[in-house]
Amino acid sequence: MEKKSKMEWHGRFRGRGLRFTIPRRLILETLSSTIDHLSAEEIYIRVHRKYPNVGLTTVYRTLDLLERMGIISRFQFGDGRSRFELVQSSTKAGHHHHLVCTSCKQVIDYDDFVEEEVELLKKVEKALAKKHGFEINGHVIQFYGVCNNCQKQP
Amino acid sequence: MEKKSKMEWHGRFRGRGLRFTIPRRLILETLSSTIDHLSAEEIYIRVHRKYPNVGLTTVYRTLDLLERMGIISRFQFGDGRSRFELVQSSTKAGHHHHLVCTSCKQVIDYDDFVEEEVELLKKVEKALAKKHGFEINGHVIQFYGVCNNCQKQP
DNA sequence: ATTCTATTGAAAATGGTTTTCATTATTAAT
DNA sequence: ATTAATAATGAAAACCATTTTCAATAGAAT
Ligand SMILES: [Mn+2]
Ligand SMILES: [Mn+2]
Ligand SMILES: [Zn+2]
Ligand SMILES: [Zn+2]
Repeated sequence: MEKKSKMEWHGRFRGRGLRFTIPRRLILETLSSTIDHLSAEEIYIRVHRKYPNVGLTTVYRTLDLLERMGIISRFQFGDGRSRFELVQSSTKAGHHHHLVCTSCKQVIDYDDFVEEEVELLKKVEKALAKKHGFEINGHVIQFYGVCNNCQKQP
Repeated sequence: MEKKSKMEWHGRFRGRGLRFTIPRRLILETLSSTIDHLSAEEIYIRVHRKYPNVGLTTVYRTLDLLERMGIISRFQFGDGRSRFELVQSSTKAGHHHHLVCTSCKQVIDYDDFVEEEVELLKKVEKALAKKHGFEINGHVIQFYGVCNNCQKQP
């Protein structure tokens, strides 16, 4: 699962006239090997541990690029920083939504009822597209609450 | 609709040992008289026009307070600043969700299918509460797309 | 190995928001 | 109306995630 995805990625970059550099590979490997929703700085720290001459600026730039390429998704969970996740990963389910603890900020992926959610979303999208002339290309569904652990704490 | 809500608000503040000051009243009046989702700075500009010695700091502080009091809601639509809306207003519908143009950043309230949405949300909330022990107290549903007008522009 | 230029890292700049602190204004009691 | 207690304010500075600048570096096709 190393060589293969590496070449796949390489191809996607080269296809757009982009270079597949060490920082880009390391950032993709970092996102590939976690189920967490990492911030730019968290990614930077992990990459930096392996390869100390990668800068935070490059992490930001690469994340923007990967988002534009459709390889990662950006989320705002309310802690003031963007968080990122591989669009398709071997370590987590496909289309899913998020459950956020407003106290400890942990984020849980869930896919209970997603099919029903997606079905309803499609219906709403169609209605909104017609009614407002919008061309819809994305949605966000998030639940906020207090996790089991944080409910105990004062 | 002036004197009445003014006294209602006054009571809500005094009930918590808080004072009902001029900046607070002006900010509430500003939010009451628009259907837009204003940013702190936009609110500041409008308040400042009427009453030039109100500071931006106070606007931020007041918005935080009003959110904690449950009088306004805060949203992040992806333009890097928080936007606010009165929870219950005479100028707009009740429970609704949002449609955001990623190009011109306009936000449209919609309530088509909200009942179905809310019904499904309840079901999901219940499942998530049981499965993860979460105490859920809010949700976000947003659609992103390109508005009719922006589709024409290059 | 060479050339072309996309990419990089460091430092500075940006922009929304928060903190600090001395001053002011709201309120309840007088 | 005055007063006293203290919540609230405004200005300036600090904060912090992100972006911009720019000279140096390093992919990749030849
Ligand atoms: Mn996720
Ligand atoms: Mn709204
Ligand atoms: Zn928690
Ligand atoms: Zn638009």
